[in-house]
Amino acid sequence: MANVKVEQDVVIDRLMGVFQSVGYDGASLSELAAATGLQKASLYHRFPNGKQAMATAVLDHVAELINNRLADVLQSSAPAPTRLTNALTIVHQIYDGGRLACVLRALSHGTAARLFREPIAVIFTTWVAAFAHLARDFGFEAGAAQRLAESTLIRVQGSLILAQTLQQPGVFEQTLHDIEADFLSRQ
Amino acid sequence: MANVKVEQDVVIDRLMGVFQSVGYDGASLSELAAATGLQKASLYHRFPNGKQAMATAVLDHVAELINNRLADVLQSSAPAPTRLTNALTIVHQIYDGGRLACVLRALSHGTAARLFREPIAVIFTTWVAAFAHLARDFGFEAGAAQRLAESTLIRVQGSLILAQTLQQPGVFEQTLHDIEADFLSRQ
DNA sequence: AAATTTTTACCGAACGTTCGGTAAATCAAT
DNA sequence: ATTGATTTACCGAACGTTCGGTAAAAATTT
Repeated sequence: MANVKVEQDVVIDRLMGVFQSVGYDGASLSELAAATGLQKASLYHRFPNGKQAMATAVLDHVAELINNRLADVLQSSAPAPTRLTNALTIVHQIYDGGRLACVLRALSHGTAARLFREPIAVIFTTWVAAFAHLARDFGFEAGAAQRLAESTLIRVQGSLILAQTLQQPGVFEQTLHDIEADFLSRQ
Repeated sequence: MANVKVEQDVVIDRLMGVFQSVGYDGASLSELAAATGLQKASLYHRFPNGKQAMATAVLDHVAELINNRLADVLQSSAPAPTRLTNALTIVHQIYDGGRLACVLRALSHGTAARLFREPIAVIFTTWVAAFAHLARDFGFEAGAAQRLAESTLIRVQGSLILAQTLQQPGVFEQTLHDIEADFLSRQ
């Protein structure tokens, strides 16, 4: 390969950062180029289908991240309460304690909503399934486990909105504690 | 006023619909003009500060709506459980049973995030205060009431995201029931 | 091992389109 | 005749995208 100026992993990470903070419609090619350190034309060399392909690459990266970090932790051999704590710690890290927006939500609006609804739905479903599995290990019956897992994702997403709009990261952290308590209520 | 082609209320309602479905960055003046039935220049006549003024007008409208519909119901003289049911019914109506996005969330991303964070924060705070007041009437102590009210808004926002991404409006409706149950748990 | 060809990665400059926004003319009502 | 709402026509700027071309690495041939 000829002189890779910026590693693909780094490029995708920078692209994610832009989409995360300004959304899909708000992300201009100029900004994406500046953030990656590549020219617009170079981005098109790596992503021949343009902005849409960049966002798709970001979503693939997120899906992998969910599988490798969250799902793995949730399905480890550790005791259920330990797995829960580890998973919520990862969630806390990912969103920088409520200060960072969720790139999935950022790609759920405007033009992006139609383009990426399905892959995002798959990621959400993976997320919920992983937490539902944990809930069952806590002793919840199948239906209740599914509902608690959905409620977990709902509250993470909702609390991120509130935390950022009110500029109170504590709202996010409080919600993570509430979620933990809900799981532990069956122990 | 001479020769008003479309009533201002109708214009604002149409503008809200566009922002709601495509977000702020995704809403072009062409689309806003088409939706209102006015030409771009006519919109600039009514909103000299352009798109930003249109979104501000929409937010003012939403703030009024929250105060007139939600807050009034929550502070009526009816028994607390009745007020809760009425309020949640209104929420259900506003979002068409989980099919409609929240315009406040749509205006919380991209360019809009910086422009409208504060007015949206005010609306959120009003929302939470109204439900916190109700929670106190249900017998919750001040701190718990505040947390339950925040959790209510968090879950409404979060469940709207899931319901629309998964195309399962039931997720939203289930969440409204969960919220109702949480209030009633103190009765 | 050296020379040649092919591929890869990148960039500057421009493409056509659409953006948000404006000035002047038209229309309708007082 | 004046006033205010609307429209037509238009603007510069920015948009996402494409193109022509350069330089270096990899593959192939000698």
